[in-house]
Amino acid sequence: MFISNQDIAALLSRMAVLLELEGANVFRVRAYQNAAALIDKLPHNLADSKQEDKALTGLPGIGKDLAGKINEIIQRGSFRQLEELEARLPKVLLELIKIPGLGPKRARALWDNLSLQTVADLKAAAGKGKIRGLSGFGPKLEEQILQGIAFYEANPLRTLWADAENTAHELCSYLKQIKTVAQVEAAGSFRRKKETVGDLDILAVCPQPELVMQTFLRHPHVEKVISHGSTRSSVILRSGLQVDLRVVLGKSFGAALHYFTGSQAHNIALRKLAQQQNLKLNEYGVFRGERQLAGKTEAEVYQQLGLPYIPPELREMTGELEAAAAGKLPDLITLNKLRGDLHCHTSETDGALSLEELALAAQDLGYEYLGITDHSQHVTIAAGMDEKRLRRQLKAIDQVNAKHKDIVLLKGIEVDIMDNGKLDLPDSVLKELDFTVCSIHSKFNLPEARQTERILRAMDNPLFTVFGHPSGRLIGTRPGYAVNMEKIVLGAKERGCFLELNAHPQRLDLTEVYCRLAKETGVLVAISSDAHSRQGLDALRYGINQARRGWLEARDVLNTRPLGELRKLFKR
DNA sequence: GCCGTTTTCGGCCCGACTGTTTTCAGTCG
Repeated sequence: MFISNQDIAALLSRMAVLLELEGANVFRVRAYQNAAALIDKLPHNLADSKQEDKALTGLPGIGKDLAGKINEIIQRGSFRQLEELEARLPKVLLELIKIPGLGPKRARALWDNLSLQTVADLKAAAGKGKIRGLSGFGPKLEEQILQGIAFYEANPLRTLWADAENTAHELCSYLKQIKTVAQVEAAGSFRRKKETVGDLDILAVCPQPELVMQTFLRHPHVEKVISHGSTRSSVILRSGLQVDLRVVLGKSFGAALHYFTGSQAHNIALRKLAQQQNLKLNEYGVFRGERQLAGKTEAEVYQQLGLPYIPPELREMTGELEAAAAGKLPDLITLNKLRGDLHCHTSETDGALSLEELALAAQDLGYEYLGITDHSQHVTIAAGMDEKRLRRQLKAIDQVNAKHKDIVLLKGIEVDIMDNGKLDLPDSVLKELDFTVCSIHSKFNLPEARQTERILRAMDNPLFTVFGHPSGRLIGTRPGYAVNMEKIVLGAKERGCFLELNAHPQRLDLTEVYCRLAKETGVLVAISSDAHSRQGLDALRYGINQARRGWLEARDVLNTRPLGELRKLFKR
């Protein structure tokens, strides 16, 4: 039985939910939540290296008790208390708390009083007016529950960051039109550049909060107002996305931006840090007693607490506070540090642009080089190239390179890794290329050990340069194949290969956890667009978002290197 | 359930908004 860190995290997280439903101490619940969040982000598989309790209790927030439970999960896939709790509590409660407006207390009260089996039962009860009579409930809550169920049934998925960005820009520029609005910024997980966002948090500075609120609620995309106060309102847009707006005064902007950006765990830790210094941190500022010491800017807030500014992408409680205190925060990579792109497709296979059109587009973007990597023959659905067509393309590349001196096209290919670990084209032709991107497009369902072995065998070939979209996942659509990424990162280090961070907004493949592991291991990451069109080239900035969340600096990234150095690195 | 340069017990971040209440609990972020 293979237990991933994500499996362990999911079980601990489930325990937290069940304990909440039981009315357990909130701090006990939080202990499970914290442990789950921590383990979810660990790069090393806990199940792989047989963990002594001692090693586990070395992790912050994991004591003797949790260590024991984690070991039990690793050994047998679950733990006794969880199973007992699951047996005791009905499954429907777990569904009920997914309905907005229903937390553990209300869910429990409804279940106790209405003998519910399903969410549909609750809907029926609400429809018949059976909820309003219950103690603590009234007609408005009954209506709220009905609407919550409708929202629950619509089952809105988390929104891709790239999609949320459009909405964020639209709403921010809309609010900026108000003359007295000095600043508007989208905060939350959006500002932390998470792969997906659950809702959008927008912060505005204005001395007339009511005016901002009224304008916001009148936006044509607002479908429903959930709450509306003098400094804070929540709405649901027609797209299904929830947006929270908060209005503050300029002197609190930094503190509010910090609070609204999160993550929640980072906020909690920082507020604790403030307490230790006899200070109070809230969304209005840093205070000693009644006196505000900081709050206008985020930098000021951190400074008051004795820390350097921590970029939003790092605020996930994965060591950023320790790094900040030690003056060891990374100098995160920015888009302008990239000198080129190492993964794109032309109309020779499934791209939209010809070789020359793509070259000109890259030249317009100011790139020094562009790696041409069309598909290999095995990907028939994308019209993958055989040896003959590839050789023809190489000649075409020579011609474009001769004609356009401001951009260098690199000869590459996205070559399939076959299920036996061989590459899809013979070495004799791959040898003529500058580099290869080697990817998996078939046999996703091999067991972990075989999938990992397949990739390592492929990497044994000295013509293997970059491992393309390493997990194969599509966010929200398809999980990745089972692969031991630790072994892959190590394997790449030993063989002189590189890992791709595929920047397509639905891939973002490597995850931040393995970006960081690659960095620590000393494996360079190629941030590549996988463009199939002119617009596709712009995806690099999404890759930069992800790379920053993975603590990557310019020196950790392959395509920040000038062409000459790049060519040397390609030679293994 | 975790944790400790005041602590091995008694704390654990802090505030806005809503609805049901007559002063506060629940939810959310």
